[in-house]
Amino acid sequence: MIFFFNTLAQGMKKKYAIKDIAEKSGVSIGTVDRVLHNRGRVSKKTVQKVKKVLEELDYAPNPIARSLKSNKVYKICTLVPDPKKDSYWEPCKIGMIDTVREFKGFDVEISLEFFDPSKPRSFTMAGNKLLNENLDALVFVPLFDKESERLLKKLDKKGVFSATFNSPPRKQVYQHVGQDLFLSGRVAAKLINNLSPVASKIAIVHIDEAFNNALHMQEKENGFRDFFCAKVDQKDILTLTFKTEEIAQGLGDTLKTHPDLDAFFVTTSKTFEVVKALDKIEKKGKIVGYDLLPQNIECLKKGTIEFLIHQAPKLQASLSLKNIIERLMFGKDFQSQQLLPIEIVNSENVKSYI
Amino acid sequence: MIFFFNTLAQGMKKKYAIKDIAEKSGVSIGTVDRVLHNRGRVSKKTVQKVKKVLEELDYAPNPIARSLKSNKVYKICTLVPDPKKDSYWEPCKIGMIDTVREFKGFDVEISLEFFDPSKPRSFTMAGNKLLNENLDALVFVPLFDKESERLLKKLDKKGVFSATFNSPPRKQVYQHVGQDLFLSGRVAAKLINNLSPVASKIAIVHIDEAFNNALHMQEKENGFRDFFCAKVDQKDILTLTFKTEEIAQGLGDTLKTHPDLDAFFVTTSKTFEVVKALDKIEKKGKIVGYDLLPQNIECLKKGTIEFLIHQAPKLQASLSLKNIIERLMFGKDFQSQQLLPIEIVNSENVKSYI
DNA sequence: TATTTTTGCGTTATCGTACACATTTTTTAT
DNA sequence: ATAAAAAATGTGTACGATAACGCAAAAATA
Repeated sequence: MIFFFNTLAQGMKKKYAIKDIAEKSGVSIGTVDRVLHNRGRVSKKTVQKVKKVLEELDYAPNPIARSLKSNKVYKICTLVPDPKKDSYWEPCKIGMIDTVREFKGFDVEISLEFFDPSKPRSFTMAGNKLLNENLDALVFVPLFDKESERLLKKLDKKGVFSATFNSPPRKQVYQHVGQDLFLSGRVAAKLINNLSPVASKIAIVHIDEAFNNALHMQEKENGFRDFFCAKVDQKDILTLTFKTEEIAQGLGDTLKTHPDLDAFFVTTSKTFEVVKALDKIEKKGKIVGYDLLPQNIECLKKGTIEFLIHQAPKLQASLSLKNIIERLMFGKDFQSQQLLPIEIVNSENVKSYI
Repeated sequence: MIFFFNTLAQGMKKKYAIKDIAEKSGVSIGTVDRVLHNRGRVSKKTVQKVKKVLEELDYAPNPIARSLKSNKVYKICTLVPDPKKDSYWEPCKIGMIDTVREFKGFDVEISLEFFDPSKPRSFTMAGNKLLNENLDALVFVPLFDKESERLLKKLDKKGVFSATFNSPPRKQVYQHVGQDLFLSGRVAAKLINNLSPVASKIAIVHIDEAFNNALHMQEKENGFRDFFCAKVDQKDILTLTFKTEEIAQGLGDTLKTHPDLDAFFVTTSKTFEVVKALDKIEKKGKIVGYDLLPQNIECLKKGTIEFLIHQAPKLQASLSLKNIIERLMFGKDFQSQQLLPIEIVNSENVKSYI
């Protein structure tokens, strides 16, 4: 009942080094190296001979030795929204710092740069500055569409690796870590449907302060409506867009014309603001929202929010940084699109997240 | 608004090598190395001198160079239940294989060994065999209490690293990856409470074929009852224990005396068997269970299971193996107890898990 | 005092890769 | 045929940590 398996080719075969390849093909290690890296200066006949042996022995260069020799200190920067401006980004910063710590001792030098999530210009300016810093890689949140695309183009021209996460990028990057937002809308819909199967009226609430992120929220709405399309009259699903300070007023007005409104899907991490607003106008309703902000968690525990969907900003951040580091240092390969599971959080399992 | 941070001590300081330490303290690298490893043969005066410089420059050996020099091929084995006997363990095997692939090219040689989850003896025998294989580390599932503890003791004596996952170990090991089972019971309770707030009667269903795993399931039950302790008369929560082939019969009998039974918490991955049984005796009920087996997923999509709690066997497996490898190869440190979040899965977000 | 033992410390080879430089072989031009 | 140029290949060293080896000086023993 044993199943043998190892990192070498079949079974217990010796692990081959360049030296072995050289011996077996009757040339020097220098020649093998030139073949390996296509550095020319080798006759066609020899190239063939060496390549054949390479294949036969299933040679793979030792990433450890390579990284030691290169002795390059990789410069990586992360560009993410400032948690001071929007606390949603706090875990993201923590994820970055954790990863930096994890790679202490390795030849990477990582700096964290922040931009104001309400000011596209602050993103562009930071990005431009970083372009002149001879980075090997930049990991960033493509919060603003046009600006991000411009940055990506410039990075590409300079040969800087780029990785994005959280907001979906328009253009192909080396790697993107994120979530399926449409599906995440459907998940919210299913949860609300569970809570009150004979739904009266439901509101999708967008809280949009900076007029960015619009696509993000639209995708969620599409998913949400998609779930209900066969089950409920679409007219019974309202779409409301408020700025934070307008929520109470806006909800109050809406409830006057739709008194049977009793379920809310809030598409941003500001879910707790809707709780506050409802409380202010003394109404009740089932709420499903996003993200494990401290304020949201409190509402969850109190029972004023039923479910939160966890977008795992910390995991997304650390994963995208880690991938880039391992790619640079060890040549590890990753799929360019990595969709993380959509995690449902209630008052109980929230404890396992903190 | 820049926040600088790197892997070195404060700021941009040069990265020091053994050579630098030697120069700065006026001795040879050999001496420094002896100090570093307490290999003796250095005068007390010199030790002090070198240690001071070491501390001043915040020296940390380069893990890459170290691993290159040692050139040791680490032998690691995993000992997990055979997926052929219980398909719950299929993802666990996949997680192992994924991790092996990830470390192809590195100096680790990993073999996978399986035991029959219904036969403690098969676990013990496999364990004993592995003890004679000069392993550097063993990663295993401590399914059986006494047998696992015995194995742990022997491993410890031999100086073999051990890591466990999935089932909670009795004794301290180097590392354990798992879930909080008590909390996971509470999560299930909350979900059922959501589905039918005015609960009539609820059954906790244990499906226990091999008479192992008893603690596992008991913890879940405790958590479940704990959640309801203030809300519901404990007498309205039944505990039922069946073998697979008895489920239909047993449930039928129970429903005769408790016709108002309409919610079921199944504490194992065999949740779909309860669905089958209920179908057979033509009863309906809300079901919450465990694990993303193909059969369970199908029920989830059909709506015959409301929620599944995901124990992430694949992640647990790959994480524990990965941790051990990185510990052996790079000296990375990990917390000895790693509790993974308890993930709630419904018909929608299940798509993001597969 | 002579001899052995111990202690303290420096030198050097090694791991596998990469690349500059030296050397040999082949080709081309005279 | 011979010199020069070009192409092909070999050699040596560095990267950083480790540990065996060796040599001197100091300490212990005869």
